[in-house]
Amino acid sequence: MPELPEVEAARRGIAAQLVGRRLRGYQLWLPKLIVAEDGLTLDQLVGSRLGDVQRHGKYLLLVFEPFSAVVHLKLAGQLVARGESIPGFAAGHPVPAYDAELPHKSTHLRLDFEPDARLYLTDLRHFGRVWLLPHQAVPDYLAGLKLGPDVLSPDFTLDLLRRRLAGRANGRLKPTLLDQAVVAGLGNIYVDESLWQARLHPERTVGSLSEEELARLHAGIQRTLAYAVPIGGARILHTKAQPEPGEFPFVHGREGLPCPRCGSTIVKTRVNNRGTYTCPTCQPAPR
DNA sequence: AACTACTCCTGGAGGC
DNA sequence: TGCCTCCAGGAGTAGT
Repeated sequence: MPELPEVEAARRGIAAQLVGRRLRGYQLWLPKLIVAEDGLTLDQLVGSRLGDVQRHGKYLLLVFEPFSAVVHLKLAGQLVARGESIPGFAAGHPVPAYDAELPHKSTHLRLDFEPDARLYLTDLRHFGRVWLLPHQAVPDYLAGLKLGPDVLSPDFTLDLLRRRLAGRANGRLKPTLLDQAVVAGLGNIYVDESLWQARLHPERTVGSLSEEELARLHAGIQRTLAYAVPIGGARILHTKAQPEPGEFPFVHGREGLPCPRCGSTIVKTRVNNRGTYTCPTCQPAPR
């Protein structure tokens, strides 16, 4: 997804509006969306209750009574819930628009919960997947993903970040932070925002950071999440406009516009072949 | 360890 | 309107 804030928005929406409800049925338009082991099928979930929803980095875990489903929205997945009996929510990639009529040509799965709640999974790039797993297989599956600590966890302290970066002194900041095995949850946008917050260039090496800079990096990640998570993320892209007064400043997607902090012109480069936005003044390039 | 290239796909945006 | 190119919020694999 969509990165941590968007996945967390989905988790919260599902937890508040769908957990505890029984699945009445479903419609699947893109069969390859579902990856099942041991002969599991969505048919076997019909009539069972959604017992819990969890998030691990950018992975979502739906715990039904018979077995579980792991959801990853990859680059362009979106989850939208609607129904007369629920307020509804939308999370994930904001294109197509959250309020688009559903289903549409990029809608691949609809889960029908009692009495009338519908959860739509949309993914215009077809990269997202839903894995069906027996309950007992879930711990091994999650362990196999080798995810680092979740950046939203209270355990994600400065000291933990320091330990996660240990041994990666030669790695550049952006690729290292994008590696979900180091820390889980950050993606291309929120890494850019965190590094801008911390006034660190994405191509600085981990080992070049002073203790003070490391603390800034940790604080920058925290500050970015503290803004993005409550609003469900997704808002800080697809706008070229300058931030409104009082709005959280951001740089991703704002090439050629003034840095919200110093007014220098935001530049776009490529780091690891990912579009990367920085302020040349606030984030001085290494040598 | 760390980097690059390539892969899975479609559609939105912008140039002409 | 159409055609073209570029680009994209992830992550696995293979090769150097």
